[in-house]
Amino acid sequence: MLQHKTTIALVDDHPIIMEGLGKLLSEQENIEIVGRFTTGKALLSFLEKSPVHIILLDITLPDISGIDLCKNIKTNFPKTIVLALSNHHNRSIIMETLKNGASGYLLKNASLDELVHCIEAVRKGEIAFSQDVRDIISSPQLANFNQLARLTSREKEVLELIALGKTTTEMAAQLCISRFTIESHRKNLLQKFNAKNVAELIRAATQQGSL
Amino acid sequence: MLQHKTTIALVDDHPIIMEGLGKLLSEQENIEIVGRFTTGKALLSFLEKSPVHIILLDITLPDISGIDLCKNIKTNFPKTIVLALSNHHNRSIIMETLKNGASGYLLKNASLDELVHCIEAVRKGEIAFSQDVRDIISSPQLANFNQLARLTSREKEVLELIALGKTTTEMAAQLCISRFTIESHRKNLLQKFNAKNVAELIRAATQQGSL
DNA sequence: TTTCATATCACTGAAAACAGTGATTATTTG
DNA sequence: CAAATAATCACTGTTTTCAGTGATATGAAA
Repeated sequence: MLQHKTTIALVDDHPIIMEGLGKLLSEQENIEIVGRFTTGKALLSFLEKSPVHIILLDITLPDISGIDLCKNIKTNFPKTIVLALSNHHNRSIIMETLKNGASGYLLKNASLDELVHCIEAVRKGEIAFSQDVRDIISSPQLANFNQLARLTSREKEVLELIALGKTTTEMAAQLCISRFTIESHRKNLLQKFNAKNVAELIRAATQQGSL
Repeated sequence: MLQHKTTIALVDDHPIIMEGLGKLLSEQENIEIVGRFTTGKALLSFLEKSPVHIILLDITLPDISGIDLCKNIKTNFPKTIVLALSNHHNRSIIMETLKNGASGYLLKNASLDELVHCIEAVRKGEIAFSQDVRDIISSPQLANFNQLARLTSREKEVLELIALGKTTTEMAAQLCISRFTIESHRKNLLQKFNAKNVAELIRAATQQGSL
């Protein structure tokens, strides 16, 4: 049976969680931790050489967004199973993660049992969630179809300046473009985040992790 | 030596972190985990009976704010050393925590070495921080004396409505008060958060945990 | 008891945001 | 190549915010 252990790679930038998780999972029979990475880059170059069964992936990483990383993994190593492990209890982020190929989503407040159970489930090809995540997904929740806003680089730039309290005129000066252009970006941002003023915008953006 | 082990209680609502942390620290000689709690309440009733040397305390808890809990611990069990362990890399929260009696502050992205080192340090009566926290504390950071804004209940109410995208007029209608009153609260909020418009306000409020 | 904090209300004028409409030019992608 | 996306610019008119400068009433704390 030893050669049939499930191999797992951990990706998280919190050493304590990583170590703790490693210790906990190592105690499980038929699980073997074969790699620990704090950046997406490091993981990808590892995967080139050594395939693994499951990747336990934190969504918040220093270099890449975990969501993008997930997509990347699934296009380059389609057989690899990605199980997201994150603090974001936001419906749209969960959905986006799944859309990009993750086989499951766990909140970091999941119990060890849930964790192990989910690992076993995804290993069998199932889709698995921790209880809290199931609740979020199945919540009637305003039936709002609220997708993750995908922003262009310019929009991100403007969004950040707005969050810093800059006015349209100030931004126009700083970016050396017309104030009308900034107004356009503003309008697009409001629309993408389905907000009717900056207050809602900033709130939505922070909640979705865009800020 | 066995009877001189440092006794530690863990308070965190993330089982994975808790378990992981427990495992990691148990491996250390002269450290003994004597309690694990997911709520402040549970910890306090435990302390009544069994004193511990050090409490590793998460600032974000389900029932009480870790900051308040810290204050509580220090008034009722002054000899107990509190070491904060949190995700908040916000200067004002760190300061507030220290002001309430914590002997140290660690970010959850601290390394195991840092963790152990800090535990040893606070055990000796020192004040200890992880590297990132030291950076934050000693950052010239605009020299802004940025304290945690203390809001009145009415201000909190207004702040939340602002965050929901309500306009001054809408809020006035909803709360059945004059729009001028709302404007007052608005002005006070901007001042307390040292913001010059709602964008900055919402951002500051979310960062400080007021939203 | 006298401050201090809170909550309330009032007005004005300037600045900023927002809605609505529309256009041009690259670049990317199916 | 055609279509979609991104980035740019332009104008108008309405609504909202914000700064500045007040006042009043109440209850709590020093």
